[in-house]
Amino acid sequence: MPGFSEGQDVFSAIAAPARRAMLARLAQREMPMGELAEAFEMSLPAVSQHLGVLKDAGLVASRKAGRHRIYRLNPEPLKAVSDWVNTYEAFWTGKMAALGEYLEKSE
Amino acid sequence: MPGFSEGQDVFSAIAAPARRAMLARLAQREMPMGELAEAFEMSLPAVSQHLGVLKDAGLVASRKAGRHRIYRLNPEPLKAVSDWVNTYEAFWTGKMAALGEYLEKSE
DNA sequence: GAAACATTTAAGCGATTCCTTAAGTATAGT
DNA sequence: ACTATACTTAAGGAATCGCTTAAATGTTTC
Repeated sequence: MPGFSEGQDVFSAIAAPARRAMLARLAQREMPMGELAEAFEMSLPAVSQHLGVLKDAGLVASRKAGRHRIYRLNPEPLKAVSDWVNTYEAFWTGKMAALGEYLEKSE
Repeated sequence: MPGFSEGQDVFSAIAAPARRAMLARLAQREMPMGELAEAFEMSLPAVSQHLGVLKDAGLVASRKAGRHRIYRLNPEPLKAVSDWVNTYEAFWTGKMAALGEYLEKSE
């Protein structure tokens, strides 16, 4: 598969509030790094570095457009988070039996 | 206080693989810290400190039983993670309308 | 080519993280 | 009381994190 080498951990990538905010902004529309940075009170290199982390986790992709680099959301790795958290969903929906079985097998 | 106290952020709390593993183990059944620690190749204080982070995030609760302290999962804070990740679910289920159709144009 | 623009890389700094060993607190059993 | 057990807190160190400013890279326009 021509592909996605998700080098870093998606759970760590989404741990930082600033990075979640960046994902939220990119979820609305793709945009160049400079425009994305306007929403944040930090330097441009800081934003670039956060985007590097998100890219390593596979959560954003980018393409070059002139002298801009346009970033867009790539939500696929979030599936792993969704799957993980959904194994615990049974606890707050009251179906605990299924969860116990699932975790028992996957140990 | 030393060691690590994470400041109650559930996203940071679940970022560490060791802590996710501890949650998985506590999802099967409650158990004292010492028994929980058997599954991990780290010192008892390290496990205790991880549990402290999970407790600060509200993900585990404990009760005293003799000289043991029995920990149990408290999954409620994971709702926040579930809610957050579900806002992105539309992207990978192909229903992009709600969050923007800009992605269709990209690449 | 030179200058302006958009972004990345480098270097560094203080704070935090994750672990360690040592010491402290608390409970139980003899 | 003494000892063993269960766990926590303290103290500290190596590695990483999140930011900064400065320098470098690449691109468009003049």
